[in-house]
Amino acid sequence: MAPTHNTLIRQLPTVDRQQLLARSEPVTLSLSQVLCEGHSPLSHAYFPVSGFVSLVVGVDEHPSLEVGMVGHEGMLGSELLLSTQPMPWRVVTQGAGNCLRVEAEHFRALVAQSIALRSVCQRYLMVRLQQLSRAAACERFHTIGPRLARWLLMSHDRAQADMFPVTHVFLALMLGVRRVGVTAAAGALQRQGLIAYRRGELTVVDRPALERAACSCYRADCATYQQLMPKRPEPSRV
Amino acid sequence: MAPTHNTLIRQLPTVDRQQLLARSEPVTLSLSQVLCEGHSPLSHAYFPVSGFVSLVVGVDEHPSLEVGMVGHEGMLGSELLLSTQPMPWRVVTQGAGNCLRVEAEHFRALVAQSIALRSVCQRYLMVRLQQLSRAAACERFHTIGPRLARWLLMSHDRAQADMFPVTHVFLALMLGVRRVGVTAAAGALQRQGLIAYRRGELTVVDRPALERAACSCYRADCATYQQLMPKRPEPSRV
DNA sequence: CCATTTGCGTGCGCTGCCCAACAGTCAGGC
DNA sequence: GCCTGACTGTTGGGCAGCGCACGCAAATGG
Repeated sequence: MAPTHNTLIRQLPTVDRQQLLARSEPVTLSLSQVLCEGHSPLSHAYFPVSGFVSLVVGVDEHPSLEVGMVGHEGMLGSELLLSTQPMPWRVVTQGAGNCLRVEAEHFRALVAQSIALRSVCQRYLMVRLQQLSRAAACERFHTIGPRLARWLLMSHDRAQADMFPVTHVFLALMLGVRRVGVTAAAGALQRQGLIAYRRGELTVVDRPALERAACSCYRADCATYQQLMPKRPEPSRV
Repeated sequence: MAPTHNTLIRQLPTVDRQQLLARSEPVTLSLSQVLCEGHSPLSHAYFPVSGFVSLVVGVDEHPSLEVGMVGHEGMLGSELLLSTQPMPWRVVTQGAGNCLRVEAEHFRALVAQSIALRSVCQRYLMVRLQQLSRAAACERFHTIGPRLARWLLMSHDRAQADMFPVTHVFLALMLGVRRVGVTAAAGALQRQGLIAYRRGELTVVDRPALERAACSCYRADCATYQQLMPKRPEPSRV
């Protein structure tokens, strides 16, 4: 998988891209690896290529709720532009694969040099703001079924495969609901023939129908991304 | 009310502050005035002095849900650093009062010149990211009562008065719940003697108890702000 | 091969909130 | 004084999701 398979890196002019690549190292993301504990600083900027990660927050006794996802369409660490302070999220790899990473201080230096890199990071931060805002409303108003469908679509986009490993318990953690709630919602999706699963291996069967089953937030997030990252408009795999 | 009553402006070195003030104009915020429609660009950066505003998102048929609040402790428009694109929120003034504003392009120019201003805006953006992330979890896990208490505390901090105008309908819109739910929760707070209200005029009676009644998100947001904006540590009025 | 672990399915009672409708109360205008 | 509009309070039915607990089936590993 070429390093330039990351959409943001591909957007850079050749010179800027090569400067970034010169400072970067390839890393393998293994499942459930923690890239950043919540409320601790981020050591590197990450540009996923084939792997992808979840941004997770916890409050009180509730350990986790996903508020964002980063795959080859994005990056982790655009926040390094803003502050040296801790990140708002725990970052967990949710799909194993490869990525590039750049040490935080090197990354800040690169951003200071490259207008293009800075612009990409800034626009991507705006995407993050938009998606976080929408996530809050989604948590408030949407029910498990549509949210589950949305989550599956987001993973499907980033996993670059129709089948990916995921358990009901894990889904429950991401969506901030009980496992039984996931069992019920996933069962419904399976009965309708949109997905299939088998002991931790989930397969997307009918993606268009899944898009219809998802809450509006999926489409809205895609639209936001396209608007702000016009050079490579498609986070969807369609 | 002196313009430097805004915490962020006060953090600036004298020279940078004066350059900012030279480009700024005083504006009066009247109740329910809309500073920015959702999904449209922001024309100015705003630094509230005595007024304060709410950041509101809507999805589908649900018209509004508050995901942030800005008063004299913050600013609206740090997002102008990131992109010329539309804002994620509708911005509505929630407390009448004064503020300073700077035309968006002037503001970008000032940010390009002043390291201090840039740093303040960047750190404040990080606060925004933190608070948005927490808001998502709060929507998911916390019930009306604690969320209402939290909202009242946030308004209390920014209104700089124990009494401020607010109706149950308005609270319902901000919290994304029905008015009936607000009536029940507010009634409980009143019976316990934490607040009093009378036809659209709400009074905070026992602030310490209100802090105990609020969900953990209030304290957490304050802590985040203090950590990232250390020069003026206190968004709380205590 | 059997025991253990891991993942999936089900049932039951409860609560927080939703939807809809209606009744009471205060303020200001004519 | 009376009417109207804005605000607050109440009631009743319904549902999504929660907590808890149990049962089963597939994989794993001596």
